[in-house]
Amino acid sequence: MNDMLKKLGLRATPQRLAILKLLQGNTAHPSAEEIYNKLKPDFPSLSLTTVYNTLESLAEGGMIQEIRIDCSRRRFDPNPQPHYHFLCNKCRRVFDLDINLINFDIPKQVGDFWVEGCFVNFYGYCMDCK
Amino acid sequence: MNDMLKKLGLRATPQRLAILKLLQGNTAHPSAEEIYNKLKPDFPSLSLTTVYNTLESLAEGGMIQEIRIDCSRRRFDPNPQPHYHFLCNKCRRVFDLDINLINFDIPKQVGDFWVEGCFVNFYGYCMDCK
DNA sequence: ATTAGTGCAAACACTTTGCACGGGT
DNA sequence: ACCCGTGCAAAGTGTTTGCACTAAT
Repeated sequence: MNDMLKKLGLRATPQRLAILKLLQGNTAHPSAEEIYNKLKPDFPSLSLTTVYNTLESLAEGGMIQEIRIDCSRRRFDPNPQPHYHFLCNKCRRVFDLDINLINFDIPKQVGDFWVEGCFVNFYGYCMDCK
Repeated sequence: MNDMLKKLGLRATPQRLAILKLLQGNTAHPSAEEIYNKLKPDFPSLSLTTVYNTLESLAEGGMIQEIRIDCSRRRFDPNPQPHYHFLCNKCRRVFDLDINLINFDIPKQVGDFWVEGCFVNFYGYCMDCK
């Protein structure tokens, strides 16, 4: 993890390492505040600002991705690969979806628009809420 | 428009009619605040609360749809049909996309999840910003 | 020594809530 | 007379900013 940060030109501070460690393999797509609350007990000096800064830097460096599925909060995913997400209408949790949408080619240009990418977000009810 | 409101069990107030009229054929996907600002000069007593209430009711009744593409603000579209949207990374405007994604079937169930629907949102740069 | 990074408090933008008043039905 | 709808002010939520201090290189 130390090397990852170095690669992005970021200093390896304890805060960043803690955030990275918590994110590692995490499939809960936590928000900044959730990360902060999880880390705060063991890291009393941590500030929300730092969590935001770190997530911003990591996302910018492509090490994590920001999920734009639940508009009420920014969510982050340690898996930088493009994949699909599912938002539960009831409990508001976000899950990874293990599907392939065949024949779904993203056009590079549509009319006058220069397309950089797209989000495909599913919603409904999760196993616990349906 | 009077009838539309009646059909939803909503009283035809001047505020609602003004909002409906402004929305009519509008492809700018305005936010509540944008609608409020447009209407305020000709309708000084209008309140933001009423704009929110009205948009909420109309969306609930299926007369308009809420667009979840720009997480920094709620946006509304008078076209209740499902269609694709494009968000410009620079000017933050939202456009309708006139494309059909063939062979894109939404699965009703994925793993343990009960899928109600999905959003497909494109982003990039618009004609003015690219 | 330099400068990136941190943490606090305050500011922010958008949205929601509580509530008294007013106007259709 | 009822009660839906309005508009104000205040509260709420998640995020961002300014800035002095701290610590990594």
